[in-house]
Amino acid sequence: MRRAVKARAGHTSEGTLERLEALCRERGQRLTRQRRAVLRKLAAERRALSAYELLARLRPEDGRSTPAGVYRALEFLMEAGVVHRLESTRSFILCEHPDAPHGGQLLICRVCGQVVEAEDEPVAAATGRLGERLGFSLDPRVLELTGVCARCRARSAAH
Amino acid sequence: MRRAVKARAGHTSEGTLERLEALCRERGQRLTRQRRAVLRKLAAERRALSAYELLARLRPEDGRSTPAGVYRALEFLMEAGVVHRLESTRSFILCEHPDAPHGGQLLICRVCGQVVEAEDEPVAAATGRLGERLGFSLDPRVLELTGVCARCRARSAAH
DNA sequence: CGCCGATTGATACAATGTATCATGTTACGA
DNA sequence: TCGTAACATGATACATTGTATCAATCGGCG
Repeated sequence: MRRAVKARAGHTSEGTLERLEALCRERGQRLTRQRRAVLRKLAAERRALSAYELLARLRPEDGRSTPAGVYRALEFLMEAGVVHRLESTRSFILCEHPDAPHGGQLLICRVCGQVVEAEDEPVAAATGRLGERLGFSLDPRVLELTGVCARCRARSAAH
Repeated sequence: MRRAVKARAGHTSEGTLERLEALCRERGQRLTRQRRAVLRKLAAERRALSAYELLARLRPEDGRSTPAGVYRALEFLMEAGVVHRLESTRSFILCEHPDAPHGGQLLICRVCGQVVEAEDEPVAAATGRLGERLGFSLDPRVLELTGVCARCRARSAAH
């Protein structure tokens, strides 16, 4: 029997579905079976999945899934702000804070792949000021920070 | 006749070649013709180039360049710390501060592609503290920030 | 020269992402 | 209920980005 793990595993935060339904109403779009399926697969992971990993998980349930279909679902979910793309690993992960308006930060453990999402004000403020100083109006994009998480560090210290 | 443009265009900073030569001595490697060629092409641009754009620029001079060769040269230059990879655009750019030890920030204009490199202490400090707070020891990786530069903003404001 | 490690060339292929067009599906109004 | 227009998917093909492998070559040094 496993201990409960924090936020991400196994479910979608309440905000997510609401947000998606609102967006659909607003724009005349639809929260289809395929989009729900992609969302569900992402919600079942604590780490990010590549589009083709997602495809492999979808195929058993729906043999007609295609790369294009997966990418289209992901695009929809990203526009809705409930999924992030990790550029550094070319993969996708469920957003833990779908209601936060500003871009947050993602800390990615390069050993175990775990991703922790943060909304750190000091970081946001510092990058904002840097942008101003250099004349850039920065997109509120999510910042990716890679490193080693506490657990993996402990494990490697213990040999 | 064109006005001089800041740092990046047309030349390699003094630190770069020194650093490469030192690294080669240290590790028994060589600063070969091909590696110099890739460096030169990157030095001629203010924006980042994809590996295949580089390849296209190298082919006229050396018809035997291959993707693998370009990637190998880039890998060498990145290990030496004189070239950065922009994950968000899958492209490569010359480093303006080859001597700065810590990871800096790259501000990328999503309109014109211009890249400005910064070494901002407040940003570095804020991300470092965030990492500590969440138990991550962060890699000194370069941070990518996308947005719109002052010039492109002005241009689009004027219609 | 002849060896040795570093580097390159050549080829093939893997992984990631898109374009296009025909076909389904759904909401909504006549 | 039926038609229809917008939204979404399926199928196919292809573009882009990145690697693996192995033989050939280069450059310095005894």
